[in-house]
Amino acid sequence: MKVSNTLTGQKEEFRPKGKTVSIYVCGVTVYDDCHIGHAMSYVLFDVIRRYLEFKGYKVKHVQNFTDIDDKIINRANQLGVSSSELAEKYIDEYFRDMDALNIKRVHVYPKATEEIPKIIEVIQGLITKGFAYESEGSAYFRVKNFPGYGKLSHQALDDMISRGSAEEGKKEYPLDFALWKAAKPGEPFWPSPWGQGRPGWHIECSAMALKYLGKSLDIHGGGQDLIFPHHENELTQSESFTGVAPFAKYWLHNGLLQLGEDKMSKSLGNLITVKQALERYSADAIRLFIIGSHYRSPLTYSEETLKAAEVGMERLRQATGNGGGSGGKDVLGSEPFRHRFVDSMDDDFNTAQAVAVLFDLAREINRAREENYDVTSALNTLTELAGVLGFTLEEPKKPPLETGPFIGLLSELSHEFRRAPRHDLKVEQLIQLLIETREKSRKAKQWQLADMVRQRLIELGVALEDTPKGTVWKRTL
RNA sequence: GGCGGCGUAGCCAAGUGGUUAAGGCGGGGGUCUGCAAAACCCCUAUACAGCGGUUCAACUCCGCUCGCCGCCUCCA
Repeated sequence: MKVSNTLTGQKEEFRPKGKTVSIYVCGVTVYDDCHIGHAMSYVLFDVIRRYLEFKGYKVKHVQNFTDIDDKIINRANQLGVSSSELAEKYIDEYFRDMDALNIKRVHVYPKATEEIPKIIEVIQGLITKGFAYESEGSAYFRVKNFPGYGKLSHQALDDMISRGSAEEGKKEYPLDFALWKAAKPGEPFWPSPWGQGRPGWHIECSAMALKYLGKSLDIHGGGQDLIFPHHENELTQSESFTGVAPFAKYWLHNGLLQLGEDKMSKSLGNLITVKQALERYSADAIRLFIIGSHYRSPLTYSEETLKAAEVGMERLRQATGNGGGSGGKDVLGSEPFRHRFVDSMDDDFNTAQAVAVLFDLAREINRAREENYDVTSALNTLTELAGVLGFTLEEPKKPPLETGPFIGLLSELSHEFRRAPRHDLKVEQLIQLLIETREKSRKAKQWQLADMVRQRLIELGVALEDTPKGTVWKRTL
């Protein structure tokens, strides 16, 4: 199995340090709803986690919540709530959205505000070792003391220097970054050896990763926008504190979601939230959209592509929804598909290729089923492999149908029903009655009436399909 | 300016130094059907931004040009 590693810039053989693969993924700053760009990252790492487990690895997956920072404070002030209330609300929303996308819960979700002692311990250690210094109640990392600074983002200090910010002269060197920020009046704070304040952004991830996964982890992930400065600084702090390198063996970064010309981001305000997307498309379709291209490439959001994903997903669902045809004349084997799937995923999680295998398998199943093969085991394989990519293959949930219109239609068609309309019937039973009514018309070759029933049902959100085994119905998209 | 990436059919998107350049959507034709729908079958890139170079052979390696994007400031 090979993975692309941002640290080395190479595709490398994946050799985890032990039996359990440790993964740390940077989570969200909780001050607003998640958008599809976030979904892209978390769907990806969900697939990676699922695939590693499929391969037989044990996985320990940690993802933080940044629940204290400037944006949270500002937003909370605007809304007149406390930072922690705001953070709690959006943590709940995060879980709602990601659960809806069928993203497995990771094993530990640490929060910055609950890890202050560990954070202070790390900062204290860095100061003791001379890697950091206190200045006016804040603490900064002394970048010049870490020779490898820039090794993740592949930048040389000299090239970055002109861009650093002086930050009111509190820093020794422009590129030094904050480990601890002194509290301004009215801001939430925690006590520390340097005074009241709160952790800087990067330090929380170091502290949590070290606490929950140890000094050296297997996979560290996040969006490409985190490479610099966040991950660079995180790496710098962690290796300085522990003296152990690498802090993370494999750094995996996903490309960013674009919306039209620009990347989707909170600061640009051009975003589609996960909730908005889920109103229009099934979770499976959204996942297919994300997974349909390579994770390191940027992806552009478009309704057209999402719709294509929805239609494609429907075909996959269809293939699994039509039964196994057991007792057939021969059995359809699926091993070649499984191998292709594994080969694809082994090559730096080539999900686009893995998805293609699913479609090929679905076609083969459909074909074989028509020829009366037993496709039970192939169906199991399809469902299993789809599951590795996090597809449920379930019908998208739709709001329940109202019985009223169906009762109305039945009354229109049936004298009997008009005389004694039965309101105790479930909508499924009503639809079944309508299908039977139409069946009578068809037998009598009253095509106009039969087609009218079909048309009216479509208007009510129910599509009929006349199969050799009888008429079946399903909800329209 | 520095670092990284991209440019493949109408759209999305894999991929390979040399047999037929995946897959999805869309489109066309057909089977089935009273008609539909669904499903299935067939077709839909002599071509991979442009120009050079390396090679027996490049879309795939190298160089350059053009175009696009991300990061270098908070951001998945």
